[in-house]
Order: sequence, then C-alpha cells, then structure tokens
Amino acid sequence: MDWIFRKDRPIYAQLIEHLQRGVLTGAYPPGSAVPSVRALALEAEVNPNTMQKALAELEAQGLLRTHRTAGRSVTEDEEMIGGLKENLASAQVEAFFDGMKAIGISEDEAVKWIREVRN
Amino acid sequence: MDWIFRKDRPIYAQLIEHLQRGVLTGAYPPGSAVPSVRALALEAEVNPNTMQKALAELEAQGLLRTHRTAGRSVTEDEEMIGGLKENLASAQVEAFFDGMKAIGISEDEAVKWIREVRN
DNA sequence: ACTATTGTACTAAGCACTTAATACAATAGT
DNA sequence: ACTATTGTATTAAGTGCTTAGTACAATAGT
Repeated sequence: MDWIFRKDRPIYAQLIEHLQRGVLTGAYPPGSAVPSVRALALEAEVNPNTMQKALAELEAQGLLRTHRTAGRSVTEDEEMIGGLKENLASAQVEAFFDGMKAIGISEDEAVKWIREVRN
Repeated sequence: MDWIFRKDRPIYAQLIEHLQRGVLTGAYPPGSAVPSVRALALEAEVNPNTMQKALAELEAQGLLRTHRTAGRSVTEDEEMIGGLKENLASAQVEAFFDGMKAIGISEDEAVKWIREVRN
C-alpha cells in the first residue's frame, strides 16, 4: 500500500479510511494479523499516536481486535464486517440525500442525478 | 424561517446552506432584496460578522449581489442559479461515489444501494 | 526470570478555524 | 449637506482538534 495524505483533512481520518478499506475489501482478510502500531506508523511516516488513534477507532467499530502484547488482528466475524459495511453504506446514502435536499433537490431528482453521472 | 443550528458544525456553514437553500428553492426569488447583514444577524441571533461571512461566500458563488450601501439582492441571472445548483449536485454525487469506494463499494453496487434505500 | 515488543495513557504544544468586538468607509434618502 | 444605514476591514479572543513527545504497563518468547 502507498500512504498518501491530503493536507485538508486530518491524517488520522485518512488512516482510518485507508485501513477500513483494506479490511472491507478483503486486502486484510478476517483473522489475519495487523502490523504493530509502531511498524504501521513507521511505514506511513506518521507519529505512532496518530496511528494508534486510527486503530483505536477501527477497534471501536469492531473491525479489529487487540491481543494486548501480541499485536492486533482483523476480526474473524465476517458478519460483523458485512454488517459494518452496510451501516457505512447506508450512512453514505442518507448523507447524499440530505445533501441534495439542502440544495433543494428532491429524492426523485437525486436519483436521476445518479443515473446521469453514470452515463 | 427558523434558524436552528447544531453544535457539531460551524454556524457560518449552516447559515450558508440555509440561505443557499432559500435561493435555490425559490424562497428568495431572483432579483429580490435580502435583509441587511445586521438584520439577518439579529434574526438568527448570530454575530453580524458570522452572517457577513456567510453572505460573502454566497456572493463569491454568484448567488447574491451587493449594492454597497443599498443592501444585497439575489442575482437575477437564473441560469447562474441553475448552473450552481448543477455544480453542487454534481459534487454531491461525486462525493457519494467516492465515499462508497472508500468502503470498498463499486459504482454499480452503489447504485443498487440508492435503489434499496428508496424502496 | 529477562527482555524486547506490544498496546496504552497522559500531557503539552501547535495550529487553524470560528466567532466576536470594534472601528472604518461609503452612500441612499431626506 | 447631514445622517442613519449599508457593507467591509482589522484585530483579538476563544476554542477545539490534531499531532507529537514521553513515560507507563503488560506479556510473549526466549
């Protein structure tokens, strides 16, 4: 993986998405080990605490598990992964419709926009 | 209108959306006058500068025009309003697809999600 | 038992942004 | 010409968040 960050958004948030995507797409398979905080921090050229914050968040979401001194691993609960994925997707959809409403576009029209952009 | 703000987001941003929606939906018709900075600030119970910032942004977008000491008015250029609306809508759509990709969902699947939520 | 490696907690510095206070500039309207 | 009202500029205070530095705690592995 290549760790590239934009300046306009917090690093830890981008770390979360980066790792999240890794898990949700299967790049980090269920049950597989995750490098240590310091190792990841070194790799991403980021302060260990920043990486720690990202990992803690992923853990709170249930994607990762910690084994104290034996490092972290991806959860083996594939249903959880799938479930979280659905939650996040659902949130995305709602945010989209809300955003469209904020500029005076109804749901019906919003759906048309989706289609238009795809074509 | 009722001015209600959440704490988790900057007030000026919410002001922008509020007013933006007013214009884009036609509540503030093209060419119509807009209350003064201070009047709006008083109405929304907000510091004048905060309102000023929001109005300045809307002006930068082209939605509003300023007449120096004769207050502001909504632009008469309806094409501009429509154009801006399209730009914002387009941005919303892109943000949606990007967000979905970030959690490992392709465009095809994203479209399915749109349909599912609607049903 | 030791030790290196793991995750974690605490603190502080830096930073950017939001909001507010205040003063200024210009002019419509009388 | 005057004056109240308009938008604007400048400055500062507050605030929260991000990041970093440092020290601590626990244990797997030898």
